[in-house]
Amino acid sequence: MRKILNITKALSDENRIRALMMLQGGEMCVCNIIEMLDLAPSTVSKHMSILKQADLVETRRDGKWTYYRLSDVDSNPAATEIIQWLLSNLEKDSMVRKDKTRLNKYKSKTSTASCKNC
Amino acid sequence: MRKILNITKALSDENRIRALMMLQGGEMCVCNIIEMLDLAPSTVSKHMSILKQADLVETRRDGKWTYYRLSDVDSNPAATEIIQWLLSNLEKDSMVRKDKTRLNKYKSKTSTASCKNC
DNA sequence: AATACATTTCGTCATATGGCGAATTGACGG
DNA sequence: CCGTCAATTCGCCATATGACGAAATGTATT
Repeated sequence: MRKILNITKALSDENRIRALMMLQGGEMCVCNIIEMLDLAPSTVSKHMSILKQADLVETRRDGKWTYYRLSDVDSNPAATEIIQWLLSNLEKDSMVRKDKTRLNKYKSKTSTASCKNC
Repeated sequence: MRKILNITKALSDENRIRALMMLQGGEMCVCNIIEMLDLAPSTVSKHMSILKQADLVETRRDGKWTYYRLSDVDSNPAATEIIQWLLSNLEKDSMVRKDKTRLNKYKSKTSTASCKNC
């Protein structure tokens, strides 16, 4: 029950859902998530730690930067299922679509090797 | 997004999840849910109204009694999907199992025609 | 080792949420 | 038209949550 509540509580905030939907396009550096959500770094860090606590995302460190990505299917089936549910029910959502467009523009301006935006 | 957030927020409380899982066994009178959750009537009423707001449950009035049931598949596919997800991930949960056992004992003591427990 | 930068942790504040009891509403049955 | 009972709404309180800035941490780079 605790595990499920961790997931549903993690999903009960709009900014965290937006972050998850953006991660559909691949891993992101924290600084990019901060810019996309337009929130204070400390706030975004907290959000991401809640998503991580719920096993919805995983992290990778590269030098000064931390990258977040959606959790592996194998590592957490329940998480993958519910993210799929979110995706199918939010693909037409205006905010999610705007985020996606904005994110693509953002990505095209930068190399993918490491975070050049920070 | 609002619709999805209504659902995830509704599911971010243990007692509401317990109520939903109990409704898997069929509709229930509010007074039975109150007894099962062991909370004040006003509290349970609030919980059920949140689940209803999220379109996760529907109501039926019969005289003085109000019965709650899981929403129809057709009326709300998203709700049905997520309830299915909950069910498959909580079927082994100790609290949910205890509730189910207790609920069955409860039901066997009473007629199903109308609420005889109140 | 000292500085610079990305991220996290901590402390604080305003608001949201979950709980209860009291008061209200709605539906019988006298 | 009352009294009764189920359920809901309302008002209140304690705790949880989301936001921020300041301070701490970790990782290059000089």
